[in-house]
Amino acid sequence: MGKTNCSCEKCQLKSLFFSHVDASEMSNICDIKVEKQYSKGEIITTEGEPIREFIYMKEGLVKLSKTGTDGKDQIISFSKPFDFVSLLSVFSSKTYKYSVTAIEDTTVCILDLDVVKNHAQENALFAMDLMARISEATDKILLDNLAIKRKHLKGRIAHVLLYFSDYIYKNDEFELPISRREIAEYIGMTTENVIRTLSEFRKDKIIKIFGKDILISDKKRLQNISDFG
Amino acid sequence: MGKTNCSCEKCQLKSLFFSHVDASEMSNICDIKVEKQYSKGEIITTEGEPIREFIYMKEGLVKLSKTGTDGKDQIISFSKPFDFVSLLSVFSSKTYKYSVTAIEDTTVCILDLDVVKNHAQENALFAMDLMARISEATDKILLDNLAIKRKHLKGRIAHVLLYFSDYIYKNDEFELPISRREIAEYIGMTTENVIRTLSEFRKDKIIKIFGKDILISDKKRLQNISDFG
DNA sequence: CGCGGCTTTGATGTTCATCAAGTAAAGTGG
DNA sequence: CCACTTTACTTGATGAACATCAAAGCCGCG
Repeated sequence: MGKTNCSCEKCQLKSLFFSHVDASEMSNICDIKVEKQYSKGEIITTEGEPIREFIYMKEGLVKLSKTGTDGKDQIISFSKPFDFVSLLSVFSSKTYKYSVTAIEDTTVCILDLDVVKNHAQENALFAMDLMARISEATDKILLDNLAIKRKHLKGRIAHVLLYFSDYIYKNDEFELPISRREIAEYIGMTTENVIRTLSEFRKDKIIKIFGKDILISDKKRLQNISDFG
Repeated sequence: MGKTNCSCEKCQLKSLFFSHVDASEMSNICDIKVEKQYSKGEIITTEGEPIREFIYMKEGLVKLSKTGTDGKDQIISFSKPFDFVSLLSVFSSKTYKYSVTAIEDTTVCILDLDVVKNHAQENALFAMDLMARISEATDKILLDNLAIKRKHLKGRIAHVLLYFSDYIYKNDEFELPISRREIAEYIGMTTENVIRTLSEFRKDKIIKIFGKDILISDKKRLQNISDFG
């Protein structure tokens, strides 16, 4: 039996990779993967470049973004550990359609794309699992975008704060991993109005702000603003 | 050799289904599919209902939409022949996350979901092809949504008109398959402003309007508004 | 230390939603 | 088929939401 264990105890890709394989047939994913570290701010993949690798998030936080013809960026979504970062486009395009940038120190596992494709071709259940993960991820992005689209400025800001608090950090106090401008790029409003709204929340004692550190003091009200604003 | 021909000459699903199969192994997709007709306005699938079938568009035009908690609809995208309508969610969820409604008389081919899943499980190349189609479709939706988000009211309306003209009907004159309100639900603006903008385009001699019939008379200018508005 | 980027606040104007009111079109029941 | 109801469409007036412009403080970094 091949070794199926490596240092990555929680690796979900490993589970997917091996879950439907006869032990004797498989090569060890841990032997062929390359780990790579990125500091906050570093670009992981660039829009337009050829896709050669399959990227899997081990640690950290990244943003997916796209640059418009006018040079202005739009942030599409964020990815956290155990997401397949190169989800979008990997199986439908030869080049990246979006850029991925680390917004926290990030570790990714990199597999040669052909290895993953070959494995999927030889193992339909793995292909099915991948498909499910891709669908899930894109569904989440679409739903999130729709939710934001329904809301006004205040609701959108509340939404973003709750997103980081509830979904990413699972804590009422956290350090915003992105700038005010990036929040604006995500929700489709201007930087100034993002700042103004945060200040307003502060004045209304809904949150406390210390630079990038945010403390949500009245979550119920914030949730209310997110739901009805 | 099994029969691989049926009345659907252009069926791409059939091609996918059979492209990687040994002739002797395959069952005929044409024998197990059920064709179903929907008139303009009829609901094909409803948000929240269990997914039992794999739906493939043979003829017509549909909209994907979602109803918000406030009862207001949002239109996510449109699908035309040879799209897999149940793309989103099919492999990741037990229930539909979106509704699909015919906006033109529509014919779909319906396959039992388990049959498709089984075929994918036994045939990894088919699974890979499906994956590519799913990625492509969701990529297109995301890109379209980003493009719309970047634009103002006029740019969004121009975008929608060009979408139907260039992508759906491939003609400068066409009948709008959706109401003014539905355009509003798609671009995230109000019905009144959609109407006002269309009237303005008419006054500026960019388009001609006869009820639902639209004739684009100054495409270059419309393209310009879409690009920079 | 100075430069560029991020943040903040205020003033101003534009864009857009809302409200109102009326016409046209389309579906409904007698 | 006609009166009736509802839904779609249209235009105008008003105000709210938001973008833009301007100016200044702050912070990190070479």
